[in-house]
Amino acid sequence: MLTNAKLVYQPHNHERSTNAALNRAQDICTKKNVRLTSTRELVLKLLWQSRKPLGAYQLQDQLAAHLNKRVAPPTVYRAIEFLLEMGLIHRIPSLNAYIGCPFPNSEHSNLFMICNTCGSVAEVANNIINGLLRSTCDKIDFTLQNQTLELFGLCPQCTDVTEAPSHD
Amino acid sequence: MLTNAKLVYQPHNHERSTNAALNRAQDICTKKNVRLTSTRELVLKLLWQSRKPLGAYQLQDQLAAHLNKRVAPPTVYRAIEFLLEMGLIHRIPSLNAYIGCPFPNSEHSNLFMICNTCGSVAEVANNIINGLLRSTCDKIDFTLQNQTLELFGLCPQCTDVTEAPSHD
DNA sequence: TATTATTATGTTATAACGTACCATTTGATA
DNA sequence: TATCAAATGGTACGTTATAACATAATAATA
Repeated sequence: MLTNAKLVYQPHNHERSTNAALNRAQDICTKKNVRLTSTRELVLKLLWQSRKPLGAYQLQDQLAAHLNKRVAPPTVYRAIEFLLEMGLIHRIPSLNAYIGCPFPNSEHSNLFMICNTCGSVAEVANNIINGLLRSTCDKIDFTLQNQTLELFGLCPQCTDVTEAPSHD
Repeated sequence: MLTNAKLVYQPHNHERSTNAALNRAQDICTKKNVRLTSTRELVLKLLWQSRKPLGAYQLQDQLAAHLNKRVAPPTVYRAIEFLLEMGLIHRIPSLNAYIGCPFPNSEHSNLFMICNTCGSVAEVANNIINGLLRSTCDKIDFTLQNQTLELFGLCPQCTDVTEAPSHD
């Protein structure tokens, strides 16, 4: 099972993991012979720096702030489209928001665990679940092409808070 | 495994299954001591009559046509909200659209199979998958509350068309 | 059955998300 | 360095969803 749960839920060197992600992204783009232009890279960076998924208009604001100039929606959406195609980010439909993909090199299941309290999102790739989904589709002759699995609930930290409320 | 795949993919008496759904809905509302008002019931009926999920503004148009008067978005969204709360319909986030729930009395998994070609949506409730999802969440201490699983691909009919294209 | 509280609806305006279209610039290649 | 494809800039608009406030219908109770 592939997951970034630890990175999401536990303290870690965030800048370092962001840089690693940007390097991976550059490699992937070089291999695919496409350009990770400055706007595209900045959008990816902003998504990685954020601990939560960002909406397109949040990205617009942050982008404008970084570039010190007005940025129109299509600029953002074009970068998003590119990064989605390259498998470097995901869209989370129920949030209308985007998030960096922690394992862009692997085939994976797009299984997200979304905290209803703090908004954090962890991603999991589980081959057993994927196999089961595929066989379920086979049973009814549905040809599976891709998927988005969104699980809502409480992350470890918010679960603890709920179970043992502090009374300060 | 609970599924409405046959109803979705095969010819059947659509009016009859719609009426059955409306009766079930009435029962559920009576039991819960809430009101299935005419607007709410009409929205539910429209969703059942449609073979595909409908967006809020499609519902608005159809509602206006049926009632012969202007209908504003909040009217539609309020009916949708009510029906969602009662478990009578689902929202499919990636489509921004709504669909009648075929088994509103059961706990179920909100697993949708969405055809990329014809737009049909079948729903499946599979306890094995649900169990596996739950245990996956347990592993990383994520408290699962609810879920939306969207599988995209080709329904049986559209798969056949693709595999054996007709050349008329 | 009149009063009151609750629930539901009507209406306007606006927020949030996303795209079509056309003009311009940049980068790679011949 | 001319050419073509890829990328960007920018305006306008389409689509989805909600906030806020007024009114009406229903239910509960005196």
